[in-house]
Amino acid sequence: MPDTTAAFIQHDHSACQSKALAYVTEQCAAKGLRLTEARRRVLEILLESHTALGAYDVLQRLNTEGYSAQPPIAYRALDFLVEHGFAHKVERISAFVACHFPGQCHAPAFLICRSCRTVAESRSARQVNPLQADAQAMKFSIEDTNVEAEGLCQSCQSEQGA
Amino acid sequence: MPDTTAAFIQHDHSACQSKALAYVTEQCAAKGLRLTEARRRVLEILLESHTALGAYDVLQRLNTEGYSAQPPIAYRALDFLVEHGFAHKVERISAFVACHFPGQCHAPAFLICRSCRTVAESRSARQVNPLQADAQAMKFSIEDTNVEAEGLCQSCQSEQGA
DNA sequence: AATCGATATGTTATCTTATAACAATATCGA
DNA sequence: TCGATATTGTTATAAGATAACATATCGATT
Ligand SMILES: [Zn+2]
Ligand SMILES: [Zn+2]
Ligand SMILES: [Zn+2]
Ligand SMILES: [Zn+2]
Repeated sequence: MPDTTAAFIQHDHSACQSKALAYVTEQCAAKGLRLTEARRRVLEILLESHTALGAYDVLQRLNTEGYSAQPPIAYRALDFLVEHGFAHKVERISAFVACHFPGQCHAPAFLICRSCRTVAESRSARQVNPLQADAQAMKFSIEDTNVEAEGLCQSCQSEQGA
Repeated sequence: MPDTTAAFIQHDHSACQSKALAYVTEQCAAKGLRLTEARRRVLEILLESHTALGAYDVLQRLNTEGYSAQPPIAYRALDFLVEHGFAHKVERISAFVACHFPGQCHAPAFLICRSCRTVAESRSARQVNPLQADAQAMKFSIEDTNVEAEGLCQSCQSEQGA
Protein backbone atom coordinates (compact mmCIF):
# COMPACT_ATOMS: atom_id res chain seq x y z
CA MET A 1 0.00 0.00 0.00
CA PRO A 2 1.60 3.27 -1.17
CA ASP A 3 2.64 5.71 1.52
CA THR A 4 4.48 8.82 0.44
CA THR A 5 4.74 12.43 1.45
CA ALA A 6 2.04 14.69 0.07
CA ALA A 7 4.65 16.57 -1.95
CA PHE A 8 2.66 16.48 -5.19
CA ILE A 9 -0.74 17.29 -3.77
CA GLN A 10 -2.14 20.17 -1.82
CA HIS A 11 -1.71 19.71 1.87
CA ASP A 12 -1.12 21.46 5.16
CA HIS A 13 2.60 21.89 4.73
CA SER A 14 3.05 23.74 7.98
CA ALA A 15 2.30 20.41 9.64
CA CYS A 16 5.16 18.80 7.66
CA GLN A 17 7.46 21.57 8.80
CA SER A 18 6.60 21.70 12.46
CA LYS A 19 6.54 17.93 12.82
CA ALA A 20 9.99 17.51 11.27
CA LEU A 21 11.51 20.42 13.14
CA ALA A 22 10.10 19.23 16.45
CA TYR A 23 11.42 15.73 15.86
CA VAL A 24 14.89 16.92 14.96
CA THR A 25 15.04 19.26 17.94
CA GLU A 26 13.99 16.46 20.25
CA GLN A 27 16.40 13.94 18.74
CA CYS A 28 19.33 16.33 19.01
CA ALA A 29 18.53 16.95 22.65
CA ALA A 30 18.18 13.25 23.33
CA LYS A 31 21.39 12.27 21.59
CA GLY A 32 23.51 15.21 22.61
CA LEU A 33 23.80 16.50 19.04
CA ARG A 34 24.28 20.21 18.61
CA LEU A 35 21.62 21.78 16.45
CA THR A 36 23.54 24.98 15.93
CA GLU A 37 22.25 28.14 14.33
CA ALA A 38 23.59 27.27 10.88
CA ARG A 39 22.28 23.71 11.00
CA ARG A 40 18.85 24.77 12.16
CA ARG A 41 18.62 27.48 9.52
CA VAL A 42 19.59 25.07 6.76
CA LEU A 43 17.00 22.58 7.97
CA GLU A 44 14.36 25.30 8.04
CA ILE A 45 15.27 26.34 4.52
CA LEU A 46 14.95 22.76 3.29
CA LEU A 47 11.65 22.40 5.11
CA GLU A 48 10.09 25.37 3.36
CA SER A 49 8.92 23.13 0.56
CA HIS A 50 9.19 19.65 -0.91
CA THR A 51 11.50 20.98 -3.60
CA ALA A 52 15.08 19.73 -3.61
CA LEU A 53 17.70 22.45 -3.21
CA GLY A 54 21.30 22.38 -4.34
CA ALA A 55 23.99 23.23 -1.79
CA TYR A 56 24.55 26.53 -3.58
CA ASP A 57 20.83 27.31 -3.49
CA VAL A 58 20.93 26.86 0.27
CA LEU A 59 24.05 28.98 0.44
CA GLN A 60 22.40 31.77 -1.50
CA ARG A 61 19.43 31.68 0.85
CA LEU A 62 21.75 31.99 3.82
CA ASN A 63 23.46 34.94 2.21
CA THR A 64 20.24 36.82 1.51
CA GLU A 65 19.78 36.80 5.28
CA GLY A 66 22.92 38.80 5.93
CA TYR A 67 24.81 35.63 6.70
CA SER A 68 27.83 36.03 4.38
CA ALA A 69 28.67 32.34 4.14
CA GLN A 70 31.06 30.35 1.98
CA PRO A 71 30.39 26.89 0.46
CA PRO A 72 31.80 24.86 3.36
CA ILE A 73 29.21 26.40 5.69
CA ALA A 74 26.38 25.00 3.62
CA TYR A 75 28.04 21.65 2.97
CA ARG A 76 28.88 21.13 6.64
CA ALA A 77 25.35 21.82 7.75
CA LEU A 78 23.97 19.58 5.01
CA ASP A 79 26.45 16.84 5.90
CA PHE A 80 25.35 17.00 9.50
CA LEU A 81 21.68 16.74 8.58
CA VAL A 82 22.29 13.89 6.15
CA GLU A 83 24.56 12.00 8.52
CA HIS A 84 21.88 11.93 11.18
CA GLY A 85 19.03 11.18 8.82
CA PHE A 86 17.38 14.60 9.12
CA ALA A 87 17.85 15.26 5.43
CA HIS A 88 18.69 13.25 2.34
CA LYS A 89 20.82 13.81 -0.68
CA VAL A 90 19.00 13.16 -3.94
CA GLU A 91 21.85 11.75 -5.97
CA ARG A 92 20.34 12.06 -9.41
CA ILE A 93 20.09 15.81 -9.14
CA SER A 94 22.82 16.53 -6.59
CA ALA A 95 20.33 18.21 -4.31
CA PHE A 96 19.00 17.95 -0.81
CA VAL A 97 15.60 17.52 0.83
CA ALA A 98 14.52 17.37 4.43
CA CYS A 99 13.54 13.91 5.62
CA HIS A 100 9.82 13.61 6.24
CA PHE A 101 9.97 10.24 7.94
CA PRO A 102 12.75 10.89 10.42
CA GLY A 103 13.41 8.07 12.79
CA GLN A 104 11.87 5.53 10.43
CA CYS A 105 14.53 6.09 7.89
CA HIS A 106 16.57 3.31 6.41
CA ALA A 107 16.91 3.36 2.66
CA PRO A 108 15.22 6.48 1.36
CA ALA A 109 13.13 6.17 -1.80
CA PHE A 110 12.13 9.15 -3.91
CA LEU A 111 9.92 10.19 -6.77
CA ILE A 112 11.65 13.16 -8.38
CA CYS A 113 9.94 15.49 -10.84
CA ARG A 114 12.53 16.55 -13.39
CA SER A 115 10.57 19.65 -14.24
CA CYS A 116 9.73 21.26 -10.89
CA ARG A 117 12.27 19.36 -8.77
CA THR A 118 9.61 18.44 -6.26
CA VAL A 119 10.53 15.25 -4.42
CA ALA A 120 8.14 12.86 -2.71
CA GLU A 121 9.64 10.50 -0.21
CA SER A 122 8.18 7.02 -0.03
CA ARG A 123 7.97 5.05 3.16
CA SER A 124 6.53 1.90 1.68
CA ALA A 125 9.14 1.57 -1.03
CA ARG A 126 11.97 1.39 1.41
CA GLN A 127 10.67 -1.21 3.78
CA VAL A 128 12.50 -3.91 1.88
CA ASN A 129 15.91 -3.34 0.38
CA PRO A 130 15.67 -4.76 -3.14
CA LEU A 131 19.39 -5.55 -3.12
CA GLN A 132 19.52 -7.36 0.21
CA ALA A 133 19.32 -10.87 -1.24
CA ASP A 134 22.04 -10.16 -3.77
CA ALA A 135 24.25 -8.62 -1.12
CA GLN A 136 23.89 -11.59 1.16
CA ALA A 137 24.65 -14.00 -1.62
CA MET A 138 27.98 -12.31 -2.31
CA LYS A 139 28.77 -11.39 1.27
CA PHE A 140 28.60 -7.71 0.39
CA SER A 141 27.84 -5.52 3.40
CA ILE A 142 25.42 -2.73 2.52
CA GLU A 143 25.89 0.50 4.41
CA ASP A 144 23.51 2.79 2.58
CA THR A 145 20.98 2.44 -0.20
CA ASN A 146 19.18 4.91 -2.39
CA VAL A 147 16.20 4.31 -4.62
CA GLU A 148 15.31 7.15 -6.95
CA ALA A 149 12.79 7.43 -9.75
CA GLU A 150 12.83 10.46 -12.00
CA GLY A 151 9.92 11.51 -14.17
CA LEU A 152 7.09 14.00 -14.28
CA CYS A 153 4.58 14.79 -11.57
CA GLN A 154 0.97 15.06 -12.56
CA SER A 155 0.84 18.83 -12.76
CA CYS A 156 4.03 19.03 -14.83
CA GLN A 157 2.63 16.39 -17.18
CA SER A 158 -0.36 18.67 -17.82
CA GLU A 159 1.99 21.47 -18.69
CA GLN A 160 3.59 19.26 -21.33
CA GLY A 161 6.76 18.65 -19.29
CA ALA A 162 10.02 20.47 -19.80
CA MET B 1 16.80 -15.67 -6.37
CA PRO B 2 19.84 -13.39 -6.60
CA ASP B 3 21.29 -12.84 -10.03
CA THR B 4 24.13 -10.37 -10.37
CA THR B 5 27.26 -9.95 -12.41
CA ALA B 6 30.30 -11.81 -11.13
CA ALA B 7 32.02 -8.51 -10.40
CA PHE B 8 33.11 -9.49 -6.91
CA ILE B 9 34.25 -13.02 -7.64
CA GLN B 10 36.82 -14.52 -9.93
CA HIS B 11 35.38 -15.22 -13.33
CA ASP B 12 36.14 -15.36 -17.02
CA HIS B 13 35.89 -11.66 -17.64
CA SER B 14 36.77 -11.91 -21.31
CA ALA B 15 33.37 -13.54 -21.70
CA CYS B 16 31.72 -10.48 -20.10
CA GLN B 17 33.60 -8.26 -22.52
CA SER B 18 33.03 -10.12 -25.74
CA LYS B 19 29.39 -10.76 -25.00
CA ALA B 20 28.65 -7.11 -24.27
CA LEU B 21 30.65 -5.83 -27.20
CA ALA B 22 29.01 -8.25 -29.59
CA TYR B 23 25.57 -7.32 -28.37
CA VAL B 24 26.19 -3.59 -28.71
CA THR B 25 27.68 -3.99 -32.16
CA GLU B 26 24.68 -6.02 -33.27
CA GLN B 27 22.17 -3.63 -31.74
CA CYS B 28 23.77 -0.62 -33.37
CA ALA B 29 23.66 -2.32 -36.74
CA ALA B 30 20.05 -3.35 -36.26
CA LYS B 31 18.88 0.07 -35.13
CA GLY B 32 21.01 2.18 -37.42
CA LEU B 33 23.02 3.64 -34.53
CA ARG B 34 26.52 4.72 -35.30
CA LEU B 35 29.08 3.00 -33.11
CA THR B 36 31.85 5.39 -34.00
CA GLU B 37 35.51 5.04 -33.10
CA ALA B 38 35.21 7.19 -29.97
CA ARG B 39 32.06 5.44 -28.76
CA ARG B 40 33.49 2.00 -29.30
CA ARG B 41 36.74 2.91 -27.57
CA VAL B 42 34.91 4.29 -24.55
CA LEU B 43 32.79 1.16 -24.34
CA GLU B 44 35.90 -1.01 -24.55
CA ILE B 45 37.52 1.02 -21.79
CA LEU B 46 34.50 0.57 -19.55
CA LEU B 47 34.41 -3.12 -20.35
CA GLU B 48 37.96 -3.72 -19.19
CA SER B 49 36.75 -4.30 -15.65
CA HIS B 50 33.76 -4.09 -13.36
CA THR B 51 35.19 -0.94 -11.82
CA ALA B 52 33.26 2.27 -12.30
CA LEU B 53 35.19 4.99 -14.11
CA GLY B 54 34.65 8.73 -13.89
CA ALA B 55 34.30 10.66 -17.13
CA TYR B 56 37.74 12.14 -16.56
CA ASP B 57 39.22 8.69 -15.97
CA VAL B 58 37.88 7.66 -19.36
CA LEU B 59 39.22 10.86 -20.87
CA GLN B 60 42.66 10.22 -19.46
CA ARG B 61 42.63 6.72 -20.90
CA LEU B 62 41.74 8.09 -24.31
CA ASN B 63 44.57 10.59 -24.06
CA THR B 64 47.17 7.97 -23.18
CA GLU B 65 46.37 6.47 -26.57
CA GLY B 66 47.47 9.51 -28.49
CA TYR B 67 43.89 10.67 -28.76
CA SER B 68 44.20 14.24 -27.41
CA ALA B 69 40.59 14.63 -26.35
CA GLN B 70 38.73 17.24 -24.35
CA PRO B 71 35.94 16.58 -21.80
CA PRO B 72 33.03 16.81 -24.27
CA ILE B 73 34.49 13.89 -26.23
CA ALA B 74 34.20 11.61 -23.23
CA TYR B 75 30.84 12.93 -22.10
CA ARG B 76 29.31 12.61 -25.54
CA ALA B 77 30.42 9.04 -25.93
CA LEU B 78 29.22 8.22 -22.42
CA ASP B 79 25.90 9.95 -23.06
CA PHE B 80 25.42 7.89 -26.20
CA LEU B 81 26.15 4.64 -24.38
CA VAL B 82 23.90 5.54 -21.44
CA GLU B 83 21.08 6.77 -23.66
CA HIS B 84 20.93 3.44 -25.47
CA GLY B 85 21.35 1.32 -22.37
CA PHE B 86 24.86 0.13 -23.23
CA ALA B 87 26.27 1.71 -20.08
CA HIS B 88 24.93 3.14 -16.85
CA LYS B 89 25.75 6.10 -14.71
CA VAL B 90 26.29 5.21 -11.06
CA GLU B 91 24.86 8.32 -9.47
CA ARG B 92 26.30 7.92 -5.99
CA ILE B 93 29.85 8.08 -7.27
CA SER B 94 29.37 10.05 -10.49
CA ALA B 95 30.89 7.24 -12.49
CA PHE B 96 30.09 4.95 -15.36
CA VAL B 97 29.97 1.20 -15.92
CA ALA B 98 29.21 -0.88 -18.98
CA CYS B 99 25.84 -2.61 -18.85
CA HIS B 100 26.16 -6.35 -18.42
CA PHE B 101 22.52 -7.16 -19.07
CA PRO B 102 22.00 -5.15 -22.24
CA GLY B 103 18.61 -5.59 -23.82
CA GLN B 104 17.10 -6.70 -20.52
CA CYS B 105 17.72 -3.36 -19.00
CA HIS B 106 15.04 -1.34 -17.34
CA ALA B 107 15.89 0.08 -13.94
CA PRO B 108 19.49 -0.78 -13.17
CA ALA B 109 20.37 -1.89 -9.63
CA PHE B 110 23.91 -1.84 -8.28
CA LEU B 111 26.05 -2.98 -5.40
CA ILE B 112 28.89 -0.47 -5.16
CA CYS B 113 32.04 -1.08 -3.15
CA ARG B 114 33.12 2.25 -1.69
CA SER B 115 36.67 1.03 -1.33
CA CYS B 116 37.57 -0.51 -4.69
CA ARG B 117 34.74 1.06 -6.73
CA THR B 118 33.80 -2.31 -8.15
CA VAL B 119 30.15 -2.39 -9.18
CA ALA B 120 27.97 -5.47 -9.48
CA GLU B 121 24.82 -5.08 -11.51
CA SER B 122 21.78 -6.98 -10.31
CA ARG B 123 19.17 -8.34 -12.64
CA SER B 124 16.84 -9.71 -10.02
CA ALA B 125 16.64 -6.53 -7.99
CA ARG B 126 15.27 -4.53 -10.84
CA GLN B 127 12.53 -6.80 -12.02
CA VAL B 128 10.02 -4.86 -9.96
CA ASN B 129 10.24 -1.13 -9.55
CA PRO B 130 9.80 -0.52 -5.84
CA LEU B 131 8.30 2.89 -6.52
CA GLN B 132 5.75 1.82 -9.11
CA ALA B 133 2.82 1.56 -6.71
CA ASP B 134 3.55 4.99 -5.23
CA ALA B 135 3.91 6.51 -8.66
CA GLN B 136 0.60 5.11 -9.85
CA ALA B 137 -1.17 6.33 -6.75
CA MET B 138 -0.07 9.90 -7.38
CA LYS B 139 -0.23 9.77 -11.18
CA PHE B 140 3.51 10.34 -11.38
CA SER B 141 5.03 9.05 -14.61
CA ILE B 142 8.37 7.37 -14.01
CA GLU B 143 10.88 7.70 -16.83
CA ASP B 144 13.98 6.26 -15.21
CA THR B 145 14.85 4.61 -11.91
CA ASN B 146 18.09 3.85 -10.17
CA VAL B 147 18.65 1.58 -7.20
CA GLU B 148 22.08 1.79 -5.65
CA ALA B 149 23.55 0.24 -2.52
CA GLU B 150 26.96 1.32 -1.31
CA GLY B 151 29.07 -0.68 1.10
CA LEU B 152 32.04 -3.00 1.18
CA CYS B 153 32.65 -6.05 -0.94
CA GLN B 154 33.90 -9.17 0.75
CA SER B 155 37.54 -8.72 -0.09
CA CYS B 156 37.57 -5.08 0.99
CA GLN B 157 35.92 -6.07 4.27
CA SER B 158 38.82 -8.42 4.93
CA GLU B 159 41.22 -5.56 4.40
CA GLN B 160 39.38 -3.62 7.11
CA GLY B 161 37.68 -1.29 4.61
CA ALA B 162 38.82 2.22 3.84
C1' DA C 1 30.06 12.52 -58.68
C1' DA C 2 28.07 16.77 -56.61
C1' DT C 3 24.83 18.51 -53.25
C1' DC C 4 22.75 18.93 -49.00
C1' DG C 5 20.78 18.04 -44.46
C1' DA C 6 21.72 15.63 -40.38
C1' DT C 7 24.88 13.78 -37.25
C1' DA C 8 29.21 13.72 -34.98
C1' DT C 9 33.69 15.78 -33.62
C1' DG C 10 37.14 19.41 -32.29
C1' DT C 11 37.98 23.28 -29.38
C1' DT C 12 37.61 26.97 -26.10
C1' DA C 13 35.69 28.65 -22.31
C1' DT C 14 32.86 28.43 -18.46
C1' DC C 15 29.73 26.68 -15.07
C1' DT C 16 28.36 23.79 -11.17
C1' DT C 17 29.37 20.86 -7.40
C1' DA C 18 32.39 19.61 -3.71
C1' DT C 19 36.46 19.49 -0.71
C1' DA C 20 41.33 20.46 1.25
C1' DA C 21 43.68 23.03 4.47
C1' DC C 22 44.31 25.79 8.25
C1' DA C 23 43.26 29.50 11.44
C1' DA C 24 40.02 31.23 14.81
C1' DT C 25 36.09 30.26 18.09
C1' DA C 26 32.99 28.21 20.81
C1' DT C 27 31.45 24.35 23.92
C1' DC C 28 31.59 21.46 27.79
C1' DG C 29 33.29 18.43 31.10
C1' DA C 30 37.22 17.76 34.45
C1' DT D 1 40.06 27.84 34.68
C1' DC D 2 41.95 24.63 31.77
C1' DG D 3 42.21 21.78 27.91
C1' DA D 4 40.29 18.50 24.66
C1' DT D 5 36.78 18.35 21.13
C1' DA D 6 33.71 20.15 17.96
C1' DT D 7 32.35 23.97 15.14
C1' DT D 8 32.93 27.96 12.23
C1' DG D 9 35.41 31.33 9.15
C1' DT D 10 38.16 31.86 5.09
C1' DT D 11 40.92 31.06 1.07
C1' DA D 12 41.94 28.37 -2.49
C1' DT D 13 41.29 24.65 -5.56
C1' DA D 14 39.71 20.11 -7.13
C1' DA D 15 36.34 17.46 -9.68
C1' DG D 16 32.37 16.95 -12.55
C1' DA D 17 29.63 18.71 -16.40
C1' DT D 18 28.00 21.67 -20.19
C1' DA D 19 27.41 25.88 -23.48
C1' DA D 20 28.60 27.53 -27.76
C1' DC D 21 30.33 27.45 -32.13
C1' DA D 22 33.38 25.97 -35.85
C1' DT D 23 34.63 21.98 -38.63
C1' DA D 24 34.20 17.55 -40.47
C1' DT D 25 31.87 13.26 -41.67
C1' DC D 26 28.02 10.40 -43.14
C1' DG D 27 24.43 9.00 -46.11
C1' DA D 28 20.64 9.79 -48.86
C1' DT D 29 19.19 12.21 -53.19
C1' DT D 30 19.82 14.12 -57.44
ZN1 LIG E 1 4.57 19.21 3.11
ZN1 LIG F 1 6.61 18.63 -11.32
ZN1 LIG G 1 33.33 -9.65 -15.84
ZN1 LIG H 1 35.81 -3.66 -2.76
